[in-house]
Amino acid sequence: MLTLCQTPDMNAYGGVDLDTSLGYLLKQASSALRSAMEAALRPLGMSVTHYSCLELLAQRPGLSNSELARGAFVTRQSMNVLLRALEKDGDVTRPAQAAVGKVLPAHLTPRGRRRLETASVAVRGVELRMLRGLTPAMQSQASGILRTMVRSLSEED
Amino acid sequence: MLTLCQTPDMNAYGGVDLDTSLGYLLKQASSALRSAMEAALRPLGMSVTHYSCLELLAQRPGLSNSELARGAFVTRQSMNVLLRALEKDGDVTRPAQAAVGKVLPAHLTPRGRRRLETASVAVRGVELRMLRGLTPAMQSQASGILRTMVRSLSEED
DNA sequence: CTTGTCGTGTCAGAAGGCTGACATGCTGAC
DNA sequence: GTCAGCATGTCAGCCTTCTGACACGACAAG
Repeated sequence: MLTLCQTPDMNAYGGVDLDTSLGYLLKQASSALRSAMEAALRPLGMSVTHYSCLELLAQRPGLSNSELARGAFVTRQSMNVLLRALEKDGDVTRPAQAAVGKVLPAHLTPRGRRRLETASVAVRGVELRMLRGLTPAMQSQASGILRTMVRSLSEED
Repeated sequence: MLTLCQTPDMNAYGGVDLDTSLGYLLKQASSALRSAMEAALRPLGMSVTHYSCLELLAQRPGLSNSELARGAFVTRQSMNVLLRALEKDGDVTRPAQAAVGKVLPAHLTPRGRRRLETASVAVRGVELRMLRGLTPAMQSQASGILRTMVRSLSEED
């Protein structure tokens, strides 16, 4: 990896080795995936967070702003502006007032569902491309490993 | 995963399943790693991109702005403003004029090396925490799988 | 009942990254 | 030699996301 410079010229610095580091590799893979998704979604005038929000709402109707934010890995504030835009575009509906507490459950409109439909095939294409070259067994291993990493990182010690 | 809503309420939508999707899992792991690194680097007044740039320069002295950008997964423009700030802080040196072409090779100053040193132990701690629970064999598998994913995604077809 | 804590939605400001664009300097094809 | 293509550094503007802060409602402990 990192075929950037022809002269490794390793000095005595013993820091995190980028060529070996799983963290760096994870960042690289994530960056590649994000780029590919952005490229696939751009023709549809949709961003990745955009799509994530719609997909979340399709599978978990009635999610609140904060829940959507956690699911899309952004802050409540960011999701709030996105949700407002989606509402303005008519892809999402939220009650004007909370039935209970302050939570405003969001739902997809038929238009939002249609837009998600087209976006979903594009994203599925990217995911398929990412997974080709991986046997089902490898995919299963990757899933377990990533889950373990997430768990370890979210433990506070 | 995604313990956000107690009512799955699965409708007939057959899109990308977030609970199974390796892409979603990858994003989640990357997000967790980034958060942990930000938390570890914040006390040092350093951002992740900040640190990435320094680490890159320590292992590959003389990298140019564009090469650093590719290595840190940001655009040339973003790396340019960061590099300028690092130069102003005295962590990085760049020649005023290019020896050949327009490429300006960057180098760490002793001060930059010291700052990297402290940041590196913090980051190494995060990576160690991420990796605990993973056998060396699993780490090796993960490395191979992630590399395969990156390769598949960067192929244009 | 009161109080403290937590989660939520939202506003305002700031920081970081990105796209678009330009001039410059290599490199290879003709 | 010339010219097209490509990569680089840099400027300008925009957009997304983040941090900080506030008020409100739910909930449990006292």
